[in-house]
Amino acid sequence: MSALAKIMEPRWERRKDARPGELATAALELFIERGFSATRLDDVAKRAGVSKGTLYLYFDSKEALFKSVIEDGIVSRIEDYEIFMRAYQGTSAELLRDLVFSWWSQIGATKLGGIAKLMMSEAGNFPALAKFYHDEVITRGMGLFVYVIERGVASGEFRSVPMEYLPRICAAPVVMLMLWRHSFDLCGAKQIDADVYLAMHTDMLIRAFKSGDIAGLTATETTAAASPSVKI
Amino acid sequence: MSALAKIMEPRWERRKDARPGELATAALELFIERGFSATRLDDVAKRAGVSKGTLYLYFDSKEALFKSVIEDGIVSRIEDYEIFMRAYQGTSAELLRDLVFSWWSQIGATKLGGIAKLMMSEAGNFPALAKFYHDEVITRGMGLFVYVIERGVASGEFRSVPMEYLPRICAAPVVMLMLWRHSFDLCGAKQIDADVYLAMHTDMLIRAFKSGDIAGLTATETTAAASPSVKI
DNA sequence: TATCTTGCTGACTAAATAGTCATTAAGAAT
DNA sequence: ATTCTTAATGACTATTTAGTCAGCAAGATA
Repeated sequence: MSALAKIMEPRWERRKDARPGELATAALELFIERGFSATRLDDVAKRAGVSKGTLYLYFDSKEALFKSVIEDGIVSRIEDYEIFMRAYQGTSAELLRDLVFSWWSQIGATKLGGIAKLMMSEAGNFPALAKFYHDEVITRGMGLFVYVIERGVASGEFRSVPMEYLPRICAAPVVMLMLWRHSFDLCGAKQIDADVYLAMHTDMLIRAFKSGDIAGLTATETTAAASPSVKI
Repeated sequence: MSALAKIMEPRWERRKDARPGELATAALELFIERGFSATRLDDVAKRAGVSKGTLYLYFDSKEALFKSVIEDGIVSRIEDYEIFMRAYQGTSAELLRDLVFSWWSQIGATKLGGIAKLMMSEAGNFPALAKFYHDEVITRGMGLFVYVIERGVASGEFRSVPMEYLPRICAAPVVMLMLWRHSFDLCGAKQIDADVYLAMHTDMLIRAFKSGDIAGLTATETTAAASPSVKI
């Protein structure tokens, strides 16, 4: 670029439509990395390539920006999963693996994974928003695991299991991987190979679901029966 | 208390030895609940029953307080576990269950569980401290699971498994329970019954470790061999 | 080209909070 | 009882940062 052209180009552009999205993206990145309180609005504006005044043209306050960013991030893709899963033709073991891997690639590995860490960090400061996230994302996400497990039990592929906490246990390693990416990965910890890790995890689950009688397990696990609500 | 006694009792006491601990406890609670940036030193002092000036008699700065609180919280109990485990006489399945349950009762359910959430939230703002926590707590904690698994494989109780990520997968549901207690539990989410949850988790693990050949698992899991470093 | 509308700026204000220190009084020493 | 030492105070300062707004200029309109 010539010196003249540099002088001639406008100091700023009008981009009314693009600003909110760019500001929200910048804000989300910083909120995830630093948390709500430690994020400076000047930094958000700078990262979005505008001044702080512009930020306030599109968002009423720092808190409004935060809520907007979270709520936009929760454009639930869960319905898509529910439709996909109901149409699934393969075994439940295959469905479980598909669920875990596609959840990772479409949610865990994206900015949505960062939102999980952010909400967990800020739950104490934004209880109402955390409750909303809990009900709309976590509970519905768990529902996907409920579906797979009940499907497997109903078809006889999996043994009968109590459902109260199993979905959480299935999800925990995947959620931990998300959290890890946005915390200890940032400070030099060796990065986890997601494919290997998730393959290991799903194989452990499938083994546990397919195992027969094993001596020495607790009464809870061996006697309680699932009550399938899924019709295959 | 009579009006006279009330007038007579000192407005404050000298308690040089007790102050640092009381301040650190108050600070830790607030840091866990609100995060570092959102915690006000006036609130810390108030909760510890002193003025802000007193806080600065014992800690150089807010950041020094934070580091002190974390480092004190990392008085590693892991050595005790290592000794206990090496002397263990029962099966590896029993040892695994013992490890999970005693980890929960002695670490997860205490303030140390809160530190995990705090470090995860603040990893981006205190990378050096996060690295320290990672090396001293997380890596060594994983080592406990490495020990149990290798012990079970060496004795023939567990099948041979690749070790790279299995300890993380075993720990993930326990860690998630810790994080949950300090995040979504605070905003009305139904509290998890730790005993039932952990029993379910350990049973799943033991089933997976004891399972024989299962069709349809990935090559990684079925062919890779563990290289036990533990002598039983 | 001249005019108008409005997206954008950045210096500004107000409020919050980390950090200081001269003063006070608890309680030990004499 | 008197004196002395120092733990503790709380009003203070300096700094940071959320939030404002009068003016500027991009670029649409005529």
